[in-house]
Amino acid sequence: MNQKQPNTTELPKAYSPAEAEAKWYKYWLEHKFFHAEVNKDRKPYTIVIPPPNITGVLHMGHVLNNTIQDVFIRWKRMEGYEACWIPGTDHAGIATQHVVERNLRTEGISKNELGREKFLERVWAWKEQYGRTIIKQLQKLGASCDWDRERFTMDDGLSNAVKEVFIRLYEKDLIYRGKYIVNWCPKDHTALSDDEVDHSDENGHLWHINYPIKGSKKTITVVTTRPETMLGDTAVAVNPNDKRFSDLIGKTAIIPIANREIPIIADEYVDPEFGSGLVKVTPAHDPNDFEIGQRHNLEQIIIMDTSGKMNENVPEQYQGMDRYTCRKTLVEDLQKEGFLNNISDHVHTVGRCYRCDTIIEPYLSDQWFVKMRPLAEPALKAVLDGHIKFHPERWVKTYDHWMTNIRDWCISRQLWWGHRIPVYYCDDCGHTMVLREDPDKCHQCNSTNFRQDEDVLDTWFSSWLWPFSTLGWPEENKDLKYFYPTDTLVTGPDIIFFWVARMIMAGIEFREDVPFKDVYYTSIIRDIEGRKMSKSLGNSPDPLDVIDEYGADALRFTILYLAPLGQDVYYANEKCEIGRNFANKIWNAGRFLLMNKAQVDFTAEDEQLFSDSVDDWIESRLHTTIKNLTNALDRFHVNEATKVLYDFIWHDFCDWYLEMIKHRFYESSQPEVQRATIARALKIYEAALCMLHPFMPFITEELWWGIFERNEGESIMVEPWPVADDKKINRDAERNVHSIQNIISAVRSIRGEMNVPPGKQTELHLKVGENAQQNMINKYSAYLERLAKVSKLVVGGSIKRPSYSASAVVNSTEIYVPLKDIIDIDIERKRITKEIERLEKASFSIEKKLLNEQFLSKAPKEVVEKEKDKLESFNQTLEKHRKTLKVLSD
RNA sequence: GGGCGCUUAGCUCAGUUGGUUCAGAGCGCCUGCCUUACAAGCAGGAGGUCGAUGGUUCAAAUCCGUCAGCGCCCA
Repeated sequence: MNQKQPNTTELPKAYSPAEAEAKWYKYWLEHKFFHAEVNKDRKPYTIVIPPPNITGVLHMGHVLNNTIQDVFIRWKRMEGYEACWIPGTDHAGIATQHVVERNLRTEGISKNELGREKFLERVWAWKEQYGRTIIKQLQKLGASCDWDRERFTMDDGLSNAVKEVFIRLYEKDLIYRGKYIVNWCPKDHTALSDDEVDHSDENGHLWHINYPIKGSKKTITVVTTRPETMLGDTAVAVNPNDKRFSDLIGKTAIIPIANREIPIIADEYVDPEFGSGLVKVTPAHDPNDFEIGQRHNLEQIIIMDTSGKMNENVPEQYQGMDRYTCRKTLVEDLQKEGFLNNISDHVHTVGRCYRCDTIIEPYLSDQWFVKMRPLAEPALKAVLDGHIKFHPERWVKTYDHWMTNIRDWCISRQLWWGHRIPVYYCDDCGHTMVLREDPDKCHQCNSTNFRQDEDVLDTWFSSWLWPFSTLGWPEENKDLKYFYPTDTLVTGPDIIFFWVARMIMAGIEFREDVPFKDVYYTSIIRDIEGRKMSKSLGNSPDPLDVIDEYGADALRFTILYLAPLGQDVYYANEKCEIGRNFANKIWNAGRFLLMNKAQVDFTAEDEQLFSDSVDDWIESRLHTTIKNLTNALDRFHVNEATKVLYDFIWHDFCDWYLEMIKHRFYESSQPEVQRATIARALKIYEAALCMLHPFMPFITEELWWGIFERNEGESIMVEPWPVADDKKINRDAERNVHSIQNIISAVRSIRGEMNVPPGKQTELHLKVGENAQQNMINKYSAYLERLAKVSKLVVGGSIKRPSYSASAVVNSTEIYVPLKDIIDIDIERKRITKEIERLEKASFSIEKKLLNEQFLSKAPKEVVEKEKDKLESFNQTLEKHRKTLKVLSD
């Protein structure tokens, strides 16, 4: 017995989301509707999720991003594709290590006390316990991911892929180790890639410091934003073209306090306009100075340890000081000794760690790098040639710019949590081995005295393989062959370099094919004041609270409705009323149909028994909607798609169609009309539910079962996607119904402005211009009578304006509503005058056009004809209004 | 400094290739309604020189130049 079939004639008055959401998600899982398998009879459609961090909790950005993916997946699934949405999580090196370290600290343990191995056990334990929080939250949202395929970047398979890629690139000479200035986070004790540093302008100072010249009484003044680095200076530089200082080149300067001698050199890099035109050069602590140092073979003196504390290379009194304490003390000392010339305010760019906000220290250290240029070239070409399309397209420019100026990628991180670099060093002979398996002895000297590189790889070094590592690569299996390349990637433009660009490179390098065909860049969600949502501002709503309050469907629909392609979204929870109200509307339309359905005995075929223009019109609107909706989705205009659906369901279907067919139920005594009407209305409603399903999966499933007879194992989510039929698009019906609608609106407007009591019916006299119009109106008089509250309808070609009537003109039809005792002649006169003024303005501008020789000779014939027709129509209408106004004024 | 984007009703935004009674929607506001699906609703109404300026064109919210304001990215 199938208990899910509707056994009542009524739905509850309001939809209760929580209950339906839990019920249907469970049902979908039980029936494996989300699961995809290699299926030769279907085309695959694949999306890989941007793997959220295991430390992550769902925020509004995820909601938007994943709802869009779910819309695409559910839509394609209904279109008959083997739709596969691969979910998973990212191990998030720094973030995860942070969290676990913090937990340890509350127990009074440091990670070093614990040791690497034990520490990693703790991280894994933490991951097991909390790592799927966000996955469970995504399920609340309704995400139809293939959970059987869930992956984690540290899974064996994916780790294997990482190792394989490292080795292949190393063997191709695309990975190298080198001393380099990296962005060093003294708090996290790791190097960061360029993209992991957030730059911003901050208020600081310029310190003007006097350096004595050796063998001279003279001093020179150098200008710096970071005085403490002078302890690591190995030169002073001037621009070779700067005549002021040409006599200094080749001389020797002495660093104050440290009393170390350094050469004065000439380098093009120096900007003579900046400061004094003399700069100190600290190759080990500044990227530009590093390059100068390379050019002039300068010594590189590292003056800090990995925590940003001054080391043994600085004078004793500063050793062990934090870099900023040292700055303060050093400046005081300079002042005391008379070396400080001046301090001025200065705004300069400061780089901060994107994880912990600590100011980055440029730091010379041994790191591993990937040579990017050979990888970037084909990846750029793939996008420029259109093998991968960006939506919106403008991001191509950003991508192009970055790829053209790409720099090598620093991939080593001084962390414990992550993929260990598969490199081994022999302590006896110094041999370096890059291996898939742990060695048992040195391959050169057979020593067993070797150690693995301490560092791990950047988390993105596993993420960039995600589109194929999740499918089992490097193993060539059937899943990989079938589902790769994936189809659509949905992600934020903020990680276009971190992730998108690198995935494209990896796909082409290791799979010889792009990883996806389309990239959809989502909006950034801001709060109602336009600020980015952030934890520290506390302006980031918890999506789960929103789901509790409004329902998952309401949240999904609202966020899509608010998010135009490529624009930021200003979000506030109250906006979810859009989605909630819409859900309520759909729900109640369903209630209405169900109530009437129970009164009528019918079959689906009964639709054939009766139809008129109103039915043809709604069919026409339906098929236009299917067309526009599918087209919007094809073009990745998800936001437009929601509007198309909203307008059709709310306005066409509920406001007009359901209102128009009510009289057939309430006033018609013809059973076949009722049977045809309910059959057709249900059919259209069902199509609307199907179209809406990818956007609002829960309520559509609930109604699909609540209103129609269904069997266990069925689901709206595997129903066929509606197909537009051009033959159903009916211009005549649309014209007729628009005509009727316009008349109804005109009468309602009169009633509103004249304050006709809502219950009161009025007569309606229509003077028509042509017979066809008269026949049409007569045929549809019942709609007019009901929706315009007409007690008596008089239609004819020679109708006279009844006295005490308000009037309007719709197309060529004159509308008179007799309102004896109600009409306010003043108001009526104002109404008509206003209308005349509007028409005169429009008419005047067309006349001007038509008097313009240029327009007549250069504009296309149709446009000119159209303008002439418009003018004709305006003038006729004007004439009618003027006549009326004259009568009113008499 | 280089690049990108935005500016349309009180607010948030649509407006596809220039021409449809092109100036629209939702929210908010005003008026009237608990009309047998829905007050989370229905009907009606007010409200904008489409940021400024110059140009292209028979015709510009729409295409181009300049400027202003706001925002983002890169250096």
